[in-house]
Amino acid sequence: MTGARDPRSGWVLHVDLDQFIAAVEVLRRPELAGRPVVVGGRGDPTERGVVSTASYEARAHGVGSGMPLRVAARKCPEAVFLPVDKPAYDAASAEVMATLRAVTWDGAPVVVEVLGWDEAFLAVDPAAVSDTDRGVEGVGGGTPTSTGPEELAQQVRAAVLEATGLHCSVGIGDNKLRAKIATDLGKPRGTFRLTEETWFEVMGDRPTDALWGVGRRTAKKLAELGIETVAELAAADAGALAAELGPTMGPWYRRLGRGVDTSPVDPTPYVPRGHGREETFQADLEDWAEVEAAVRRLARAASADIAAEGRPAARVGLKVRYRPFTTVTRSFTLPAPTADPAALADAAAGLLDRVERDRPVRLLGVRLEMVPPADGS
DNA sequence: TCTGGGGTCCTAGGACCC
DNA sequence: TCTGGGGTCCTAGGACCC
Repeated sequence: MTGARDPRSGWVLHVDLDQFIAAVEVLRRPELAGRPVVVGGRGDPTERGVVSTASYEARAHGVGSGMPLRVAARKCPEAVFLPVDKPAYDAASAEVMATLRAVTWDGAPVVVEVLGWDEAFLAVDPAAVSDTDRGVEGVGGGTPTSTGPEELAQQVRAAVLEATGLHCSVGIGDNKLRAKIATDLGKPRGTFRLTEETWFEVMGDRPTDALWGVGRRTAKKLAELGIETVAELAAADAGALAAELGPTMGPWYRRLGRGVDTSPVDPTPYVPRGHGREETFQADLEDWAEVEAAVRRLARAASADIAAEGRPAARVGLKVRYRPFTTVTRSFTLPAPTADPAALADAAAGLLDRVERDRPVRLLGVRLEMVPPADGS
């Protein structure tokens, strides 16, 4: 960094709550502290459903997110199983984010970009440091800056704990990608710094799916190209990646391998594009009258969700998952946007005419995509 | 290990238009 | 009548994330 540049402005912090959902449950039931806690589905481990979050005590038995509840119960029979309580996590999340937005860095406000219930990026507000950034203040002219990113991270963790009783970890990076990956390396209740200088030393030998944006499928595709590690991805032939993964995604993966990310921390409030409701049935549906009734019920629930946004739906989607696990989707653009629940239920039910009805149905889903919000509202 | 529910974004082919 | 080259919209599916 140059001498005139504000030393705060190159840093991104990524804040991630530790075992967030399980921690919220333990907060309101202190007797569960120290016990294996598994939150998922309706809290009944004999039902269809998966683990949303397991406490560290449950993870020690091999229980992890995404695992079927029945498997979790087999691995850890003594665990306490609890149902997912969305309103409770919404409330806890709002407290956390409010705490983060109140953070200041040597007096300068921060911008906060929320990523789901339990994660956020944080950076010094560029507007607050733009003068010193341009060197206008000159040496000694601005607010003396003494707090480094590690100290700020400690302040953030203390503030969140004080305000909510929840522990978190903080990743420090020179961009969002590196901060996000750093957080995992600091867990639990810790801080880790990952920058351009240390990127390959820390990440080079790790598998490609350690990157944020590379999942199981892409890692496998890359492995078929002889690319197993982050360092290999960074050094991969750009043309081959583009040919194999697409002109947009190929180069993007290569940038991921190098830890490159130029996206800013964006505090713009999240505006949903749509809302959907889906349900996996405890017993597969075989009666088509029941299937249609369920689609109409899901459509009405999704209609209520978009009504709360105050925007009509422009497009309706239907998802059908058959036994054993084959999924098809159908969708169509409405002749004119509407928020009328009866019309949307009819539209969703109408899509059923475009799928086969010869197999038991495991899951149904209805998704409504809204028109974009009007300008200036 | 029999696989939730809520989302987002990208790709690719066909329709359709100029 | 053997036939170009965009541009945009629609649709289905895939991949990823929390």
